[in-house]
Amino acid sequence: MTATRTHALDAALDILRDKGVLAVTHGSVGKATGISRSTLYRHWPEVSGLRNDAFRRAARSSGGAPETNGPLRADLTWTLGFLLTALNETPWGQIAPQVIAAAATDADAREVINDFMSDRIATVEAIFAAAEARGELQPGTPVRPLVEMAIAVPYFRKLIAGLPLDDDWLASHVDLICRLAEKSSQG
Amino acid sequence: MTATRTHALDAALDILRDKGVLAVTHGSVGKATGISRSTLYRHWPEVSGLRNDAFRRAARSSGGAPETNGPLRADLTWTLGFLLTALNETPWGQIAPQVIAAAATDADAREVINDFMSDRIATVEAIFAAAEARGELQPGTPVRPLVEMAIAVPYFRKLIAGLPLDDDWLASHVDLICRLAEKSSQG
DNA sequence: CTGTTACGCAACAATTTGTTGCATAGAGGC
DNA sequence: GCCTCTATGCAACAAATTGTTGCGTAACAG
Repeated sequence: MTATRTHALDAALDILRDKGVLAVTHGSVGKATGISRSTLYRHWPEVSGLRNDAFRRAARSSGGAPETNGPLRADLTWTLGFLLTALNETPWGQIAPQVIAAAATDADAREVINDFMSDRIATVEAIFAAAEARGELQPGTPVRPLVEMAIAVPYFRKLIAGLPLDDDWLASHVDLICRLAEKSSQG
Repeated sequence: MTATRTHALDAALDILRDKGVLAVTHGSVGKATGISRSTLYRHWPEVSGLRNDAFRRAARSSGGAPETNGPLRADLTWTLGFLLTALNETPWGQIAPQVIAAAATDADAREVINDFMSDRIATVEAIFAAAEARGELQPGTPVRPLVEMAIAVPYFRKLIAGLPLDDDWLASHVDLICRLAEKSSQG
């Protein structure tokens, strides 16, 4: 990744956040960075490539997987806290809606978000699997629905409903998920 | 609402679905409908107005509130089934991501989605309140988190994760929500 | 019949988009 | 030092798009 490319993509992310996908063009990025349009066209012949590279850059900005060593409640609090931070404080949280919208008409954008969500789902799924291995859950408990609930609600609140995500909310959310996990185990 | 306006907005919705917000302009709508650009500019001096009116039209397309008379499981199945249909088969499901993305930079779009989600949340909240009034839930059960879970997961699956929503999935989802409601009541 | 309203058409300037040819600066090999 | 290759900037250009305006006309209500 050359300096020119990173410079361009950083600017693209700023534009994406402030004005939307709509505003990310060779022209606007050139104006913001001082890079000439011809250079930008050489790097990204199509504007969708430029946008999608910016998407990928933002997706990477939201960080990696935390350590998991139990108990379930602690692991969930840590991972979902991580998700909250990503949504609240990294570029990803601010441009995710744009990626989602682009995914409706652009296969590359769809791939970006699919890769990203697969990672997140796998991370949380591993946490439940570890809890089951430790005997915190009944063997055979279907964890996939629990995983989706754990992740879906913060995304829904932040991106769709426009509701805040804070630590108090996180605590009660984790509480609910844990109770549901126990219930699923017992029922 | 004149014939010209509805005609224009219908075309705008088609373009929105097929090509994204990006593609909805006075020019593209004019080409699609045969309506002259000057007329479209008279109706919507700014392109955001045109887009937002299309958003509102789609939001209305997803229909109204169902009857609720218990038991909780039946009401949830009915309402969430309604939501599934809306997401799978009406314009709303197809353009909601675009509205969400637009909401990040456009106050009008934010209002459209806020109004829409408030309605949906209130509908499901009323179902839980009725269940509580019938004695199906412990008095004082905090229903808001349950409501958000009930709605968030289908939205997450459809819009964000790109996963399917079918009747089998709905049944297990309702099942989980109901068990959680009981658990919340008891615990 | 007359005034009003909504619409289409044509023309226009300004901007944006995509492309190209040419010049230059820097890195690395000989 | 000299050469070559690559990345970049600059300027110019055609084409398409955007936003605006003036004019003519058809429909409709009074």
